[in-house]
Amino acid sequence: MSSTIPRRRPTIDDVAREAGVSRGTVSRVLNGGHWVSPDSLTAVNAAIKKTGYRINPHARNLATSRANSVAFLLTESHDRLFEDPNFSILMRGAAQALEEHDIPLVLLMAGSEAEQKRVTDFIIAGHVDGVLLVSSHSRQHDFLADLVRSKVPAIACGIPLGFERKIGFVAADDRDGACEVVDFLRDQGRTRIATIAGPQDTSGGTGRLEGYRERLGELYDETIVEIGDYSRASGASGMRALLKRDPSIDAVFAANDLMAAGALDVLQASGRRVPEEIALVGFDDSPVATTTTPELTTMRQPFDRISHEMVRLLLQVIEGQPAAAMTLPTELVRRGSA
Amino acid sequence: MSSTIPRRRPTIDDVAREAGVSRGTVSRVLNGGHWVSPDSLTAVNAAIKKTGYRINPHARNLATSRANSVAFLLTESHDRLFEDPNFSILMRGAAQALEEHDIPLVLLMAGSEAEQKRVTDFIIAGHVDGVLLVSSHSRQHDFLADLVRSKVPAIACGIPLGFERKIGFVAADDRDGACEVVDFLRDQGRTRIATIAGPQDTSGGTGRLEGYRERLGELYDETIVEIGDYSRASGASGMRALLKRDPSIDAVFAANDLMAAGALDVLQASGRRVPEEIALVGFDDSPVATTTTPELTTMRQPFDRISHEMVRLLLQVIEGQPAAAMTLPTELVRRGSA
DNA sequence: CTGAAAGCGCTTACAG
DNA sequence: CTGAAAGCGCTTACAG
Repeated sequence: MSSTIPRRRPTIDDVAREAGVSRGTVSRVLNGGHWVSPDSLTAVNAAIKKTGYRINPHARNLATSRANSVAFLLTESHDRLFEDPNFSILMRGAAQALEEHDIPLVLLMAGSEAEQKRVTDFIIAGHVDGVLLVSSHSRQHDFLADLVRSKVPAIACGIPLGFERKIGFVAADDRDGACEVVDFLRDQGRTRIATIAGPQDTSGGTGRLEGYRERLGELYDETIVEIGDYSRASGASGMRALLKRDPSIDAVFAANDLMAAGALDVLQASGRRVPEEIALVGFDDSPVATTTTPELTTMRQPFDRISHEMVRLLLQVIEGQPAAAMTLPTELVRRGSA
Repeated sequence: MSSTIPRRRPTIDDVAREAGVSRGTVSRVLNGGHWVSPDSLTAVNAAIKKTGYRINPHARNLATSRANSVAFLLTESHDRLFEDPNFSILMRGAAQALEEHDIPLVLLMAGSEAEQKRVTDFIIAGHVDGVLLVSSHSRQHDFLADLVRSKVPAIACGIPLGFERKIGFVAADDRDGACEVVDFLRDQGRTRIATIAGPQDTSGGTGRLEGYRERLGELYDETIVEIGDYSRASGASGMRALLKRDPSIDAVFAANDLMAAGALDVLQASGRRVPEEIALVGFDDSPVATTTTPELTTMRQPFDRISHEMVRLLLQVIEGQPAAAMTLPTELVRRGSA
């Protein structure tokens, strides 16, 4: 095993020499082994093992003009990123789904406009083959327009308001989920159901509010509707406003668990018993839901499925297929708060 | 502006032609503009603008055999990832620091052994120039050994137990921070100070326990020491055990905020008043610290500095300098719990 | 099924 | 300061 050859990294040529074939043949076995004779296949595989060869991804990228990587693009303010575990959960799921295809996930954050410019350049430069778009408020219209113009494959999480036809997406059925929450609350005999809705430039925010409104029909009363920004703090202030405006409410639907947790804090500080006097339902089934006392009853979003489907759809778009849109059902998780 | 040339992406040759120079000169401009005459410089820059040229990263990577990207490697179980916002905070900080150098952050997760194998392969293949190592329990000894053997530049967050001399790192001064907590509590007149320590295969876990023990000296009593795993649940069960074993404790030092929050839940459920009857101090100053009632008094870890210094040190190692180690001071943040 | 050859788009000594 | 040329390590028609 002594060798006087300098210890450089083996290339495809070393493997070819070792296996006694041309480098084209080696390349073919590296890329699926089609149109390769059984003999060559074994020879090449043995040579790969013997030489310790590994594909040089840069060379391959240049030759195929593919990056073989995908970006997870967060266009959310930095604070919300850490407050809300949904992002990490989606990211984890996406990274896992991609791992099966040996595709690394590149994290891109574009909270500010300067960052958006930089990210656009980065994507246009061809650093990634596709983009997983997370949390696009519609105020980022220009940014999304740039993305669409660049023709980079992209799939959004939630409906990309204003780009429904241009960008594929995977969304939970927000509207239907909200309807179910209302039904659930009414079945319990609740008659005065308030809501703390999410940001209205977000599909989850509008969808859940629409479902709530639609299902309440005649009973819908905008004086017991508050709009939050999905943060715990906004849930608390929304709850305070609601309580002041109408002390008779006997149920609250918060558009996410974080706001529900904030609302719960206020409810308890004000001495209301949950769920006896006021029922509280959140949305997401995020980790916070089980840290409160009582734990939160909530509409579960299938985050794992969402991230996996996003990856699947993105890979399809990268392969050249037209972008698809997908809506996934939510599911009520009963716990202590309602 | 009419052109019959097919709309392919401009290369360095297009720029060279447009500027009337060789492509070597264009390349020099692209790489800092050294050894380029002012005239050429202007001509090239104009040509770049006119053609809309962008560097093809894949070609550059192949030519320089550099990936121009860095990995954020999480070797933590998936659950803890979302429960504990520290990881996201570090990741955000690292991504930001890297952005200034136009270096993308690649997210790598290696919770299971299978994942570790895959990640090792990925790194050895040369996909990234360096690795930011986050949360390495020492039970991942083999994995780290592989990493060291591969000679990939790496910087750890916290002291990489067992590899202190092999891998550079940035750590908070855990020991000193714990000492300060004890001092603070004793200055308040607390005489029976218990602790819920962190995992002992982690530098933060051992360092904070050592500081606590050292400062308590004669008073150190292992019957009021519980070991947790940094999760909220373990803080709660640790607190229950402590209370049962010694109802007379009047202060608790939890090795992180999440465990402190769990301990607080138990304390309040058992009717103890915090901080009147029992003082409670956490560690981290993470977002949870301000979601409890009372809010947590805690030792702040300078996560932003930590992530930025990690990036700085990693970049140095990538440049060929020897790996440095760095310890950053912590700071007490007084809030309601002590 | 296989090999020779061109090509992907840069960088970097080297000679001048 | 500049250009011509070699090289980075793959992939992919093409001809056989």
